[in-house]
Amino acid sequence: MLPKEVDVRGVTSADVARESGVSRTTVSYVLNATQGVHISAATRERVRETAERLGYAPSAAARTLRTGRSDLVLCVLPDWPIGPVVDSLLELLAAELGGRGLAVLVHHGRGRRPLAELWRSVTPRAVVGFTEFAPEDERAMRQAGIQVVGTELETDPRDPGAHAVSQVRIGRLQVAHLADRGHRRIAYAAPTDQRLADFTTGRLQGARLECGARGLPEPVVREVDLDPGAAAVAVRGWREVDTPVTGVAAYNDEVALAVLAGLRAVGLRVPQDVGVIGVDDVPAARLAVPALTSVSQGIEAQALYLSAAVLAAIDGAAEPAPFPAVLRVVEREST
Amino acid sequence: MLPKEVDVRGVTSADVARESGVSRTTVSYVLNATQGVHISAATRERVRETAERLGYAPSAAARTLRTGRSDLVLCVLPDWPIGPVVDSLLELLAAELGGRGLAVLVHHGRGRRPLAELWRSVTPRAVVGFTEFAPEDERAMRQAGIQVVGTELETDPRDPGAHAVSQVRIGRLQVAHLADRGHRRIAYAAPTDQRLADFTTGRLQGARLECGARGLPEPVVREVDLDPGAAAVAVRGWREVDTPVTGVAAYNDEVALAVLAGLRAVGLRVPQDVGVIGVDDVPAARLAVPALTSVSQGIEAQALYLSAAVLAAIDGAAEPAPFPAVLRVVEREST
DNA sequence: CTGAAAGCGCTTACAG
DNA sequence: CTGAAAGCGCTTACAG
Repeated sequence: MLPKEVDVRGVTSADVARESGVSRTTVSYVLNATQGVHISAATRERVRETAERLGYAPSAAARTLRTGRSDLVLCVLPDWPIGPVVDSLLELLAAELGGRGLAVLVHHGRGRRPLAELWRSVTPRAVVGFTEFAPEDERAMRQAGIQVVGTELETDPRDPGAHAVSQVRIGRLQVAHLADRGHRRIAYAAPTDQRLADFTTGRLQGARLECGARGLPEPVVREVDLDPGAAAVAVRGWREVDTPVTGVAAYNDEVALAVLAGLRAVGLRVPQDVGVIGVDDVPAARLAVPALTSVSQGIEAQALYLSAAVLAAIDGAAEPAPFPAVLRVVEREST
Repeated sequence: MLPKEVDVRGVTSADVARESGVSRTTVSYVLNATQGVHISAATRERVRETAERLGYAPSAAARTLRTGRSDLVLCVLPDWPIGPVVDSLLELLAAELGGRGLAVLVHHGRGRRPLAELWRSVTPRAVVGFTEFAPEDERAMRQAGIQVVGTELETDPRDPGAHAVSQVRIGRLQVAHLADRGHRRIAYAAPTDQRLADFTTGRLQGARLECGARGLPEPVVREVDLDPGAAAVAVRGWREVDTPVTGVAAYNDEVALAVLAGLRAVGLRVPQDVGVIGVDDVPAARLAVPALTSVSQGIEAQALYLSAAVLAAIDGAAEPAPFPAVLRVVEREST
C-alpha cells in the first residue's frame, strides 16, 4: 500500500504521543494550545519536551487536508518586473506575516496558467492580489473560504486618492511639485515596458487631474525607452513646439534617468531649462547627474497596512483603516 | 466530525467518478495518465470531459499527504535585496518549471526561522538553495527525499570558474578588462550592504586572482556607500597615494554609479583619469554619465541551466553539464 | 482531563 | 480492464 519509492517521512504526532505516553489527541491539544481544553501542566510540559527532542514538525499537507486551510498566503503578481519597491514590499510582508506563522508564497507571472488551478492546488489561507482579479475568480476563491485581499496598488479611477497608496496620487504629487516651481507646460514620460501599463494608467491619470485642477494644459505624453538616443527623440518632441515643455514627470526613476540622458544629448540644462521628477527614490536617483528629485513611496507603511489587512481578513476582523499618506517628494537638484 | 466552520470544499475525484460512472481509481488513472494501465478510450474521454465540466482540480494537500511529495519547488533566498538579475532568474525559472507542472515558491529572508521548519511544513519536491545549506540541513532534506539543488551562485574558493556562473569569474573578468586597457593599479569598490557579503567575497577573490595572474599588485578594497559624498571619500583614498588607482572594478552597477559620482565630485575624468566597470548591465548603466561599462550575466542561460538541474534531480537523471560561459563585458564609455 | 475513532481527498497494491 | 479498500498525518466531536 505504501509508495514503492523510498521516502523517509519524518517524525509524526504518533511518535510524539507514544514517546510521551499520551494519545495523539493530547499531543494535538498541547501543541496547538487548543482553547477550552485543560491539560495538566506536567503532561503539557512532557509533550512539549518530547516534540522538541524528536524534532517533530507537523505535516502541513495533513493539516491542510484535515482543516481545509493552510498557513500559506499566496501573493499573485502579474508579470511585472520586480523593482526595489515591490521587492521591499514582499520582503516586509513576509517578515510581518511570518511572525504570525504564515508563510508567504509569491507567484510570479500571472496569466500563464489559469488562476483557479493555482489556488485550488495550493489551498492558501489568503490570496493577495496585486492587480484586480476577474470577478468570477474572486467569487470562486471567496466561496472556497479563501480570503482575498487587494494591495491597493491598483488604480481606482472613480475614487482617486482614496487608498493608502494610489497610483493616481503619485502622478498628482509629481505635477504639483513641478507646478509649484513655476512649470506650466508639463510632459509625462511613460515607460515602454507594457508590463507596467497598470501603473502607468493610474499615474498618468493623476498627472492629468492635477494639471486640470491647476488650469494647466494636458500633459504631453511620450513613451521613453531606456536609452539615451530614444530619450533624445522624446525630448526634441517636447521642445520643438510653440510652447516648449519645461517640466517632465517621469513614470519612475529609471525613465527619469533616461530623460536626463536625453536632455543632456540635446544640450538642455537641468533644472534651468527643464525640471525632471521621478518615482521610487532608488539609490541611483541620488547618484544621477544632476541628482534626481523623486517621489518616495514609503513602502514600509504600505507593507504594514497590507499585512494588517491580511491578518484582519483571516481573523474575520474589519479591514484596517488606511494609513495616512506615505508618499513624499524627495527634492534634489533636478527640479 | 467535520470542522464547524463553513468551508466549501471543491469538486473531488469522487464527484468526477460518480458523475462519469466509474471508480475513483479509474479517475486517478485517467487524469494522471498512469503508465502500465490500459483504460478504454471511451472511458478515458468520458472521465476527462466530466472533470473538465465539473471544474475538478485535485487537492494538492491530499496528493502530497498520500505520495509524500508535492509539486512545489522551494527557492530559499537569503535576505538579499532582489535586484533585476535575481528577479529575472526567478521569473525565468518559474516559467520553465511551470511548464512541467511545478510551482515555484520563493522564500525570502532565510535565517529568520529554522530551515527545517520551513521545508518540513511545505513538503517541497525540490529545494533550490541560493547559498550553501548547513550540512545537517542538507542531509536532513535529502534523507526526507527532497532534492537539493544549488544555484551555482555561491563561491567555490577551491575551484574558481568551474560553475556556469561563478562570482569569481565575474571579478576576474572585470580586472582582465581593466588590465587590457593598460590599468596597473586597480581598486575594488565593495558594497556597504552586508547582505551581499556572499557575492562580494567571490567577486573580490576573482579580482585578486586576476591581479595575481597578471603580476599586478593586490586590488585596493574600499566599501563605497551609495552616496556621492561617501564615494568621494573612497576615491580620494584611492588617489592620494604614491601610485594612484586608475581602474576601479565595482561590485555592481549601483556601486559603480556611486564611484562615478565620487570621481565627478573630486574632479577626475572618466575614463581618461580613471576607468570604471560595473556588473549586471542594468538599464541605468547605459544612462550613466559617462555610459558605464559592465559585465552582463546572461541570466537566461543561468535560468535554463538551473531549471534543467532541478528537473534532472527530480527525474533522478545526472546533473546537466554546465552551460558555456555566459558572462560578457559590455563596453561603453567608462573604460 | 484524556483517548478511540472518524474522516479530509488522494494514490496504488491487490483482487477480480 | 476496473473496483474495493487501505492508509498518508492530522484535528476534533464524542464518549468516558
